[in-house]
Amino acid sequence: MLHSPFPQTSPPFMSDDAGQNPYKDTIHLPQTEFPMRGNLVEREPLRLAQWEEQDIYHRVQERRREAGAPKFILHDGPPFANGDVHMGTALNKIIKDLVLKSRSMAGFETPYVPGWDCHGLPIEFKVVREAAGLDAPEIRRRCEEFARKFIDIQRKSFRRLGVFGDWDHPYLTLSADYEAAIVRFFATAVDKGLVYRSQRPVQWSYGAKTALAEAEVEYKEKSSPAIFVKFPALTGPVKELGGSFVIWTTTPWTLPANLGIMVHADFTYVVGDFAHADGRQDRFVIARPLLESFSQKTGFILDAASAREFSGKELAGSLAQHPFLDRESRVIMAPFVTADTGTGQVHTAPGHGKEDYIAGREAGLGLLSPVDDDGKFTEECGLPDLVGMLVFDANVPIIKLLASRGMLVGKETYKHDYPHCWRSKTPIIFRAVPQFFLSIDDIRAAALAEIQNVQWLPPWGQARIYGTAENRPDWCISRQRTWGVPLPVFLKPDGEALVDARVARKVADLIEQHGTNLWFEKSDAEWCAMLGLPGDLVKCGDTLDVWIDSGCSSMAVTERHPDLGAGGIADLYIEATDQHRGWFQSSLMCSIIHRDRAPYKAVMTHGFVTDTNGEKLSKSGDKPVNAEHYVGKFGADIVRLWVSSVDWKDDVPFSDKLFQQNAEAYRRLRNTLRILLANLHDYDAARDTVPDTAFTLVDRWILERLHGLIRECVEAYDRYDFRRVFAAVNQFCAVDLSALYVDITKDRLYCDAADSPRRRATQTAMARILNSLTRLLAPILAFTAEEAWESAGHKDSVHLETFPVPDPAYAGNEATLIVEELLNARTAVQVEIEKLRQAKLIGSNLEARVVLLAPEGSVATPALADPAVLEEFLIVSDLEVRITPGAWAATATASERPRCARCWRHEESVGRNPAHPDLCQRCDDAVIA
RNA sequence: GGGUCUGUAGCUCAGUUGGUUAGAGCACCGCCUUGAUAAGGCGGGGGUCACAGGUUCGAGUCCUGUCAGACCCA
Repeated sequence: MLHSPFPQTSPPFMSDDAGQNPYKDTIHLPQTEFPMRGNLVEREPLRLAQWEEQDIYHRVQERRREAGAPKFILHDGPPFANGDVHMGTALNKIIKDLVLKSRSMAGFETPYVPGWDCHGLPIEFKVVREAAGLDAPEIRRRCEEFARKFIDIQRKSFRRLGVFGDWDHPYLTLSADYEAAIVRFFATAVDKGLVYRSQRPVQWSYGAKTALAEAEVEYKEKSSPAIFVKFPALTGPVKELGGSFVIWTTTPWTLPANLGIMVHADFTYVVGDFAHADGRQDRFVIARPLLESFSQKTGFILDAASAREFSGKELAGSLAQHPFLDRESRVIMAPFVTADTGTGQVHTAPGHGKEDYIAGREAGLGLLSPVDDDGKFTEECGLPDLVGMLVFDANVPIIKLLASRGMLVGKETYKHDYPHCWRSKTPIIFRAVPQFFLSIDDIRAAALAEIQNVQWLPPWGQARIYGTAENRPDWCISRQRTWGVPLPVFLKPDGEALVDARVARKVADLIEQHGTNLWFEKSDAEWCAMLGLPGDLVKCGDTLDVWIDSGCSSMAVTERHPDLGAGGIADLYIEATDQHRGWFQSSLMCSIIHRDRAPYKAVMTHGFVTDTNGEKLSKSGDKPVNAEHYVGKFGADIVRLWVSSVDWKDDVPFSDKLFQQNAEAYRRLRNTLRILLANLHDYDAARDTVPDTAFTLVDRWILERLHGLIRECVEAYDRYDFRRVFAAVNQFCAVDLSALYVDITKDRLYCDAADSPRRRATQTAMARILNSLTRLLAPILAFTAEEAWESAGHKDSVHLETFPVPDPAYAGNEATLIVEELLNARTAVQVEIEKLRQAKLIGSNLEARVVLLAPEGSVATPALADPAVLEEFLIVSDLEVRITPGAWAATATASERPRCARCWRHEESVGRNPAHPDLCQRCDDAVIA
């Protein structure tokens, strides 16, 4: 030994040896290569590479196909190829993957063809904002490049999450065959007479310069000037009394297009003298129920003595003077008028509102829409000063004009939720422009009938989509945009549209061969020539609403993809709940038109990701919402575990804390798998498996519990109730295995002779548990289950397996009833031992002497016959059992027996063999063996 | 404002056809263990079941209303 400069100090490696158990080498401690820490962030990518290399997705499909498995078709709703994958998108894809992996393990062939929605405003808007003045083909080239870039980004993220699918061959709505399918769908709709062109008010985004679909509108709070405006009567009973009609509006800029005043036929209207504190006096018409609020808001008080009453019916047909234009406004009846706000008389501009349009059309008012694509007034507005001004900027001058002419009766600021463009974030205006529509009325009944044939998950989804399908107006399918599928329509010199199914089909054929850019690159004349049309036609510049694109996926994908082969009808669609009015509905309508049937047998909706207060993530500050952030911090399996732990039917809470919590749960699951693996290190199934008759009480009990767990999990997977699986497995691992079974059987596993029957019995049970548990976890912990499966010695992927089948031999609860009774004894004993421990009289359970009072006649009584059984169960070494009337009770003191140096149990038998004076009988035998 | 939902311990969730002191896991506190050890065990504290009424012998569980949150619509 070298001379030490510190002679008093022992080398550190010596000090440890002092307390070292000399028999340590003779006990069978757990051994495994399966690491305690998952290191998911580094390890998962390696597993992904392995999966890729062996083409796991296709191998799983082939395996099922070979087995003649029935198909289960989940049709993927295409996310927009725009932006990174955030938690909501990750949630959606993982739920889909949990469904697919669990259906696959339930014995189905589950082909999954992911897709992307590539056209549309979100992308074009970004491209155009970066470079103005590009021609259409160039815009489209850049849009495609943009879309493909994000497809790659998103695909990488989805794969990283462990989602299995045909990622190398996704469906893209920009592909030529998909686009052709869309145009052919349009042709079908034309054949069925569902397409028409009409000038009517549409939701117009002046920021994006296009009409918007219902689903492209979002509601935000906005404050608007709300004004009361008088329209002096020119004819009728009000004229005879010298009074004026009064309307209330939050959009003063629509007044130049005013052509009428709606009243409700059954309302009672008061005509009388009103006086204002500032001295103004006037004679107004106000609906009776709104008198009070009118006075409150305008300051005009009715002189009750002057009041005369008329019904709406009596006022209808009167003419009134427009407040600032040389025009008459007609009083008409309409059912839309309410007594909530205003005056009971509704300013009607048929070019600027849906209800205005309907009422105006019935009354023959005509239509004015003096606003251009940019949302600015045209000359038609009749106010030269306002021409070229953004309509919202015109509110103030119009109000001033009204005031100067004495037509402004009152003014307030009104806060309301107002529709905004989802892209440009500008407020929507209603504006009448020629658009193409798809008639919903003609297919509504069929759609509503089909809704009732579909299974909705959760069930209330049916009411939601039924409501929206019942009320939705005709579908405005034209967009004044470039990045989309062209509307295959030509305009004649007189402006009339040529809408022809045969022409559309020819366009589809050409597009399928050459791509849709052909539409934009070839001139009008060239197209006319190619299609055999008169040379004086011009292409319609519009594109189709993108909701037509994705709505056609059942034709372009489900019906045509060789792996799906489902006749266009999928077993399941899964998207967030907002898609009730979005993709679920567009898909339904398109499918009805195409094949008179819904494209899905079942539809599952999940909630949105919110913070733990239930508020939208976007509302709760700027925490990271990119999935990548959490995958990079915790690993994909933790993200998957989070998804499995929450209730997808409702909004899904999300926070850092929740992730930490799930990481904790993960560790428990992982360590349970690990201890099972480690305890099986010397177990060879072929050699060491025991017959069922060799199982002891606790073995039979845990196998009964396993039976229950398998049943519960398989049933829960069948209902897509993943959190039930999560909770059941969690409970099984934390309580049944970790706290009880593994703890109880440690002594026999570690200290018995290697071949002791009860030791092999427990290993046999643990092997079964490990095998089942791994398969049950595989859909959720896709990576970790694979790792454990591999560590257990399997040569191929766990994802090729099916779910475990419950062993009918353990369907009963004989052992469970006994163990549950013994758990009462355990509680009584633990409470007593805990007192000793807190008093520092003993440390471990094995140091205690326990006297247990057992009730007579309990189901557990037979199990008490052999004290060794109960000693093992309670993990005590010095136990006396007394059968007594009454409940379980116990007393505990420090044991006075000698301690076995090997197993640490306090046993009377210690020292019987002089060769090993510090060993108990069992250990002596084991060491000799 | 209308439609569809949700509201049980700090967090995620269980709570069967209304019936004894409302459960689990995680988190928290105390103790033990160093032979699952960046693990494991034991014990403990913590909930007026959003709020207010009502039905009932009895309600987290049924009814009405209020409040809060989500999605959709106006």
